[in-house]
Amino acid sequence: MGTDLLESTMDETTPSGREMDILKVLWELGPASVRDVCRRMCPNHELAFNTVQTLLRIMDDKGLVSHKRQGRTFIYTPRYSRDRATSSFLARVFDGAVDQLVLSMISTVDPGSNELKQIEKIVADARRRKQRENES
Amino acid sequence: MGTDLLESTMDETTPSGREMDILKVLWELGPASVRDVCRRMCPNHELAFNTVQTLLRIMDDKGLVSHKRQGRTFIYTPRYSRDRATSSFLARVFDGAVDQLVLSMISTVDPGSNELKQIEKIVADARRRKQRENES
DNA sequence: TATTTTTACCTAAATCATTAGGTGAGCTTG
DNA sequence: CAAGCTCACCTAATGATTTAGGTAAAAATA
Repeated sequence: MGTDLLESTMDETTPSGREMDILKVLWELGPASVRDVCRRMCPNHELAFNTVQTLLRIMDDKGLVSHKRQGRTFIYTPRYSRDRATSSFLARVFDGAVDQLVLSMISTVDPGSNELKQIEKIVADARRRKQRENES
Repeated sequence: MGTDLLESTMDETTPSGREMDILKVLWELGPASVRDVCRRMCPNHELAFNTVQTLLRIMDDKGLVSHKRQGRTFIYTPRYSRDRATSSFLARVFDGAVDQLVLSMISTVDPGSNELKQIEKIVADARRRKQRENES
């Protein structure tokens, strides 16, 4: 407890704000071209095509996405998953304390009874799976 | 569903990596001076005193922390909470879908049965509180 | 075939993040 | 009181992020 306050999370490649916007589009669309991403993300040309293209090239360099050719056009695939974002956030903000994150989540969002019931079920299911797994 | 993919999260002031390091120290210590933060964060002078000081001044400008004088020295207080970080992350990455975050959390961390049991209890407690609250 | 559109690729500028040196004012202690 | 320390404040350099313009080649279209 209470050590390693520096460099604990600084090294890893964390997507910037815009990069996250693009990742969200790719998570939704799956493999997509620059034009696809552009259309989905900014139907009213808030960002120029070239801007999105440059962003994707940089993200490719960083390993956040990968690409394959399809004829002339590049098809980009996300390499950075939601799970990785979660894991990184959990480490960064809560030092890995899952229960703390759950508490924070509940107090922040203040979900209704039904929603809470659903969450409870998700956790219970996971626990049952885990138990079966341990019995083998 | 499926709109506003741009600017949804770009406007809000999200702490950068180093800023988060400093916030974590302030969350732990509560109101603290530059020196306090410095000592806690880098006991072996990985960062210069001035660096931490500059960071805190900038964070003050952004509203991530605030300060009051105590004699000659500034005492800084965190204004950005863990809950706010959670809320922002939830919106940014999961578009506010709590259950999705819970799922992701579980599949990423892969907690043991006991830990899962504890999480289940946290959620169950919250649900019971919620129900009592609804019956009044 | 001439024109327009689409594309990858190159370049660059503005802003923000990160780091830290220097200065002078106020305290501390010999 | 003088030498040293601590502090707020100013300044700056380096690097990352964010944005987009230009170019030339390929493809579509007129």
